Amino acid sequence: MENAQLASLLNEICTLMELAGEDSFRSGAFARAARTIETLPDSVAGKVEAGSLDSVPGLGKTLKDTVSQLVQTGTCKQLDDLREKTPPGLILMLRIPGVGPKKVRAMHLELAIDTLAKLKDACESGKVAALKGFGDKTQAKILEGLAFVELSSERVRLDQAMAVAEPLVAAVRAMKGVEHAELAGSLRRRRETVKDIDIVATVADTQKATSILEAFTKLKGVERVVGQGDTKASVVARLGEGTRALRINADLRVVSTQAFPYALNYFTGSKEHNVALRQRAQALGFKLNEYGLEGDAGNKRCSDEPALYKALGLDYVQPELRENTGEVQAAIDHKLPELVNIDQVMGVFHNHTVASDGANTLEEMADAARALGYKWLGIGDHSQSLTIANGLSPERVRDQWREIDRLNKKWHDFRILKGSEVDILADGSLDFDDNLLAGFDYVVASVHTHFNQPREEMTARIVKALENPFVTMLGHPTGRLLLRREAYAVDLEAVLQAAKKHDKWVEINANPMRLDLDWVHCRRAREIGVKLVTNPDAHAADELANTIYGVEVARRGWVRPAQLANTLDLNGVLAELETRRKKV
DNA sequence: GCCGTTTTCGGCCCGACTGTTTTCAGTCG
Repeated sequence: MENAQLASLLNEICTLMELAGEDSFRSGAFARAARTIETLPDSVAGKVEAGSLDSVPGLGKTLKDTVSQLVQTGTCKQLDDLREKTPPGLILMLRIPGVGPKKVRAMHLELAIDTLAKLKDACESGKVAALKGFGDKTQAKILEGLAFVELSSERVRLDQAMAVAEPLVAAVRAMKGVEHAELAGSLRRRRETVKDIDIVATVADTQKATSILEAFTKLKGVERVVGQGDTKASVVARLGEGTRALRINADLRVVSTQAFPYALNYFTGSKEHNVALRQRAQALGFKLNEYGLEGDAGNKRCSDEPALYKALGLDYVQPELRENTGEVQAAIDHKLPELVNIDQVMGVFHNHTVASDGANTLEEMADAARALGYKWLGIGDHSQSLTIANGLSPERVRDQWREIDRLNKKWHDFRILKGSEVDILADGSLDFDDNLLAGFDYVVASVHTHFNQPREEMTARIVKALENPFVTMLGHPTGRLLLRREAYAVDLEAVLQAAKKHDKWVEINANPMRLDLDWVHCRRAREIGVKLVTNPDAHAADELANTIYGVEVARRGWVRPAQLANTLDLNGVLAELETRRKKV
């Protein structure tokens, strides 16, 4: 059993214990253990076998027993019992913003509500508001939240879908008779959330398609077969275990080798891009479909996708751009941008260490950054008022600076940069005074509190923060959590204009739960001339790798290498930050 | 449930906010 899987089961126990009304410190111990295990480099299953669980902090007698059982049997008595007495609907209810385990429990015990549908009925008939501790406003909020939950459950995040899709593609690729297998659909376009997984595979002999489709339906992780025909199979694939498991639809389409470029193109979409391509083909006297590009003089043979675009008189359009938002015309006019690439990222700014709420030390983060080939690494721990995240006091900031200076003596080709993720307070002032801010190499300013301010207030607050001369960039500009929390109300256009006016960078937070700024506004920022920067917001060394998700957002936003601050090399970033400091 | 010690119970990062109350519970980060 993988550590992640084990952690997921422990988290499930925690959630179920909370719903059962058990002591929060008790349930919290399971969640803490889950987090520890998630960030542990070596296998806990291996430790169980070797009898060395004692080396894992946070595991006492009970949790060691639980972990051993989970590793050995995939479940444990406690989990089985909890699952049996907890209707799955209660877990869904937890996804409603502002609803936690206590409220769910109260509604379950008092009103026998155990599904979203019953909850909706109870809200509409006013029963929820009558409960002790509830009221009209709570009831209205729950109704609002229900709509969101119902909507969001249809999609999963890119990273979650990738975790399911990549093993499936690899497995199909390894099947006998398969020549190519590629991800298609919105996953290939790297949309931030997706509805399903599309895979296109080719076989030299289409007679073999049936056996490949058959094998696909029997792959590990496939839970249910929805449909299976001669060229296509549709299944439900599962990620994770138990009540917290994620389910997503996955389609495999098998075509002949000859049809591959057309099929891949067709199934990559978007639908709107395809329509534009077909119109283009029509205008040139062709007919484009998933099997070929037919003209009066027969089929036009294309060996790959770039050849297909060329045959249509277009420059190659990268999958990330295929949203019919001007890319076809740009491809005709040879005006598509050269997109930024993950290999061009030299460093990232916004990361946390154990000093605030991260899991790894400065040195561990630096080592991980160097392993990724980065030339510099920015550390931006939280500021003092964010006590929940163990924000740094000015004294602790200075301690960290000394430690960074000490570490930086180790390398000649790599630097840790002194940064801070400073809270933008409710009135737009910053959580550290200018005196201290002046001592950082750079400052990320972010909103973490007072999410419910009116739009004008929030906009003014952020704009005011951007006016501070010591601020280098704006962190996660909208605060959204994909499928979980809407962005706070803010006039992004005004924020981007302010960023332009004051020469501030805007972050594409690369945490796959955020992807904030989104790609749409990236394009807008690019038009305005606002420089962007992507940061993994890593709270652990292995999260530095999330930078790829930010780069993909940038690509979807038509961002060129020079427009992303991460492409600056070590001398470049030092010079840039120095120039900015001198302007203050 | 874990941990540390003031060695076997009591504390567990906790402050702000909201909506509910009339002094506080629940949620969030």
